[in-house]
Amino acid sequence: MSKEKAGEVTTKQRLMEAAEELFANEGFESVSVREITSRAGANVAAVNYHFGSRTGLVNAVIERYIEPMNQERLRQLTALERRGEASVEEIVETFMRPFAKLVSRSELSERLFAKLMGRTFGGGVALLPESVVVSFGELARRYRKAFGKVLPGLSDADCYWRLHFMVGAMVHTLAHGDMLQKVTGGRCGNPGIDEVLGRCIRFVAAGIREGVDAEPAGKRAGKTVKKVAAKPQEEFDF
Amino acid sequence: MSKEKAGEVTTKQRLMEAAEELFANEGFESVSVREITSRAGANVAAVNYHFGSRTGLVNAVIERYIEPMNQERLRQLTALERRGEASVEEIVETFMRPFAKLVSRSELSERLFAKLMGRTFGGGVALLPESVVVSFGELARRYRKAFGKVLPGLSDADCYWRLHFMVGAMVHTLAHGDMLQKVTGGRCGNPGIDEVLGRCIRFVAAGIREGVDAEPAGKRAGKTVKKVAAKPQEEFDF
DNA sequence: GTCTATAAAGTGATAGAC
DNA sequence: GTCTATCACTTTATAGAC
Repeated sequence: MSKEKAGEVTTKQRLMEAAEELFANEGFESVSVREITSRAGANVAAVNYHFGSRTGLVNAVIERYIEPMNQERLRQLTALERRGEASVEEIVETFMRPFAKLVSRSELSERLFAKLMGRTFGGGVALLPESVVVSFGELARRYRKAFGKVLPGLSDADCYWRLHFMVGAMVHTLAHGDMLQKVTGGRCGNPGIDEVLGRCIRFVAAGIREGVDAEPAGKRAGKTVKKVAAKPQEEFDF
Repeated sequence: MSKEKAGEVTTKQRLMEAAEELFANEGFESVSVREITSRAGANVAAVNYHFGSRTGLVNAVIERYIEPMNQERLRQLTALERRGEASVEEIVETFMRPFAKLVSRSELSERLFAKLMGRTFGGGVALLPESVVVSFGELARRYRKAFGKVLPGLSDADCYWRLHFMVGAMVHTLAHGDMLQKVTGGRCGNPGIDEVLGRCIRFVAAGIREGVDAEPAGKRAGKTVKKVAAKPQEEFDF
């Protein structure tokens, strides 16, 4: 906190970088403080000095990316809506892609960074810092609002559950891409993260649209605005 | 292995039951042998005597359900196909529902059993016993074949990735249903597992069908466009 | 099959010298 | 800020009595 020159890599940073890699590869629970300090070339006491505790480091690692990522999601979603009526695919894309923009902040490879993001949710609510839960609450409300505009026939409960399925598909894809490779013996091809996310976006968009008739004409990248009769049956605190 | 009367509950069984509950609640990695033996009312050495090691117990717990569940899936899928041409929803259902039939084998509540199933995959490939990976390999080939019949335009790679997304949506739903409750503050309603799975099935079925039924050629932004006409370019060992 | 006792190593955390 | 040394446990696993 006190001394931090320009291009200098502090111990704190090195600890976080080492932790990210280990957490991505082995999960947040199965990495010891000693493994982290050892890989970071730091002293065993460094984690407790800089982060207060092991949990403090875990939270720092998670918050470092989740917050900026969620901000980027909101930014992209708002920008998208400003350009006119958005397609379901485009909205889903603003949720799925932003993680890719954050890769550059880390020393991790894209694949490893993807695993890290996936593991963040694969661990369950118990793992997540409260701030992250709150952040996702806001995000959920915001996306519910966005989908409500495009798919007026979609109920709140339906929308939230479909968002949940979306997160599941994404998390599993990011965290366990290797599982599919192993299970299929490579018959799923070996696409990069970008293409996989593209496939996932199309899959999810179809799921979200399912059974809801009222969507503007343009399915993809279409900007034809066609307002469907308003259906304000439900009122919420958006 | 030697003495096992009719209605008697052996130590081995009690150990597995205790382990299931703890694994479901806290994950496979974060439960110690002592917690298990203590809850089972058994001696600390019992796990090593009956299962060889902690890992042996984990594998036993996983295999106890995964194998019968996958068998039930295959059974239901085959039965479904015998009745005539199946819908995508029906095929997906044979994958998602069988877990519910297995609940009765356990002392766990349906919700807890669901969590256990979800955690089994949330842990990644590394956690899974080799036999389970093999079993899922067969399952993937079988389902690919089933979907190939109903959706001839679906390529191998597309189908396998969509199956992967399906597993992700299902696993996340089963393991982390509480996450959605917390994040939305209850605005997703409080449906039982049956209804949630129903929603998930419709969501997934739409995703699997995407771009295959409706439109001959995918109109996505830039990447691979799959052909709908017969394409025997690839040959696999089905 | 079940028990105690114990091994051998690992865990997060901290006091205090530098 | 960084280090060593150490505390106070916990971990899995096992040898050997019963």
